[in-house]
Amino acid sequence: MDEQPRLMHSHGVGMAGHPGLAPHMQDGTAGTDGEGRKQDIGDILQQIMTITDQSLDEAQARKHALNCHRMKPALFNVLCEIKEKTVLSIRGAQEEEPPDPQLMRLDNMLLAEGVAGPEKGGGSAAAAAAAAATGGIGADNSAEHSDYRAKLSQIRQIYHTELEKYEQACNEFTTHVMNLLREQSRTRPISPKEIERMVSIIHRKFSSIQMQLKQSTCEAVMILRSRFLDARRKRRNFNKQATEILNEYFYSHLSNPYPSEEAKEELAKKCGITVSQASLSSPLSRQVSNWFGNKRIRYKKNIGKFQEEANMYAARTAVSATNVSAHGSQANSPSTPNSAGSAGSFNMSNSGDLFMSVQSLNGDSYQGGQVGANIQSQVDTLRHVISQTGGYSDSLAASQMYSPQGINTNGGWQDAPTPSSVTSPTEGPGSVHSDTSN
DNA sequence: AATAATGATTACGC
DNA sequence: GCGTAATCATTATT
Repeated sequence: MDEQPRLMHSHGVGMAGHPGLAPHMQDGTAGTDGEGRKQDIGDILQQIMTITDQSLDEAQARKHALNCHRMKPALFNVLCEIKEKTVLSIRGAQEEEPPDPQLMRLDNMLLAEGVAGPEKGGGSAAAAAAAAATGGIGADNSAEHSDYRAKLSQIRQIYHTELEKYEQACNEFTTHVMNLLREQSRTRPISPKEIERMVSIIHRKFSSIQMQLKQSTCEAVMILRSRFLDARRKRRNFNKQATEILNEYFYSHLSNPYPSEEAKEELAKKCGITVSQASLSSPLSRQVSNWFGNKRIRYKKNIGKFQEEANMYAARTAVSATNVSAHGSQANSPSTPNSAGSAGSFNMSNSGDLFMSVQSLNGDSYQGGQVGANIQSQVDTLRHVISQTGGYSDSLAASQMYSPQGINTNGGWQDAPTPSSVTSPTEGPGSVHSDTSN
């Protein structure tokens, strides 16, 4: 390091062309005779052999000398330029990558879930917001909520530490490589552009690792959410009043228990299904739909089991109907629209069971073939019962009225030919709202 | 603790 | 999108 004079000297020689090499390169062109070549080769070998003989200091000195040569920068510049024009330009085309949509999606989700957001305060707030938005977890189960939040923040913490680790590693590696390249740029032509490129490559690699981290984090969050927010896991039974209302509607529309969207909303409102029971994935109206879906299928599956219930509700609606009509000062109401619908027909796949159940419950023996034709008589019976009892009808009478019919064995609730039934069930005050709110 | 009841979800067809 | 049928997972009941 300190022998400047010697360096100067040696580098002068070196740059002029290798002492032995340059000459014969020029000489042995035409290949005059093998003699000269042989000697050249010998020369080279000799030189190679002597390289190892050189002391380390000497080698370093030479290197340094080369580095300091005044022509060197220019030469390297040219070489770099050439390199740029060849290899780099070929690869340069695919250089700029558009921001990976997948990564963007993950980022967005993490942000939305409050995992990637700002530190604690905002993060948990975001988490709460996300939870509230998605699950609508009411105030009643705050314990679960906090549990959820705790787990989420755990995930969040892991995510952040991992991310930091990766970032750090990336930086370390990048600086290392950069140093290396910079150092090498003294001995071989490396343009700053190339270094830049290398850095970007490294970053890309690391970002793909980060994406994996984000991916798995997202998965974890999703699992957490599905565990905590899945309504199925935290289902609450409807309260008594709600089921009454629903049942009432169901049995008074037995012929066609498919409430319209409006009716559903009305029912949902009436049932007062609490907010805690409604989730975003299954809003109130959907709960009603679920209920009716379940009810229909379960009723159909086993009518016998529901017979009593049917009777009960039928009787009730019958009573209410009479009350209404009595109020209207019309003793013998002509059409009894409300309950007429309930005598409707629906089709079942297992008609045998149905028939049996009807038989056993009624004590009346119906002929299978003519069951479908009994609607009118049932309506009559209903009317009769209403006018006669005027109050609680016995289960027997009711069961007669509400035993299902119209066995078509093709499954499904075919709309019955019931004449005037499509009106609302419990007429009461103002069933015709036609509000169209929302 | 078994078992029934029940609300919600899923798969599939229309 | 809605309906059915099957199924799941929880809650109520025995």
